[in-house]
Amino acid sequence: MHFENIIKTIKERRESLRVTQETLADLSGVGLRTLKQFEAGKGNPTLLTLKKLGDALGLELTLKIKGG
Amino acid sequence: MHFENIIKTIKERRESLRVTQETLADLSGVGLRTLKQFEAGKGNPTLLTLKKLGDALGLELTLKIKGG
DNA sequence: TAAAATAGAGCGTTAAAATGCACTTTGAGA
DNA sequence: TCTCAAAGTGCATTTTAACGCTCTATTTTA
Repeated sequence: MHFENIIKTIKERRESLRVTQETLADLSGVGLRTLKQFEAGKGNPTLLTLKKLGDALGLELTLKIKGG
Repeated sequence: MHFENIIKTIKERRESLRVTQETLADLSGVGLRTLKQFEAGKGNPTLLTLKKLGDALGLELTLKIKGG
């Protein structure tokens, strides 16, 4: 769906922390099915879902001027 | 819903470009209703919606390690 | 301050996100 | 190669995002 970079960041961060999808699902409060789908590149998560995952992984979502 | 910063960035960027919600809706392909709700702090947009708005406004969404 | 433009809200519909459960596939190690 | 853990998929349900239309509220400007 064109979120390759974001998906990649989440997945790589999770793996570098040696956390399974199941554990991350528990920690973040996101359903396991939802996380699986997301990492598999399916679907279009909501901002809330992304935020929950980011919070659990110590990642922050920012929006800034391109190039700036 | 806790996305204050993101909402604020979108809204301020739109205003600094002197673009109305209606114009941004047209340019981005996001429905006017959806944009209005989002800027009003209601709801929980999908990543795709956020990406469309960001693209139209020259903003990029990034996810990175907190503090890093 | 009256008119016009812009922003926000209510209501209803459609499409899809989020979820659980059960099953299959894949990968790493004994 | 067998086993077990982790990842990925199918199916069904519930919730809700996205949306248009209409109306109201607010802001801007002539």
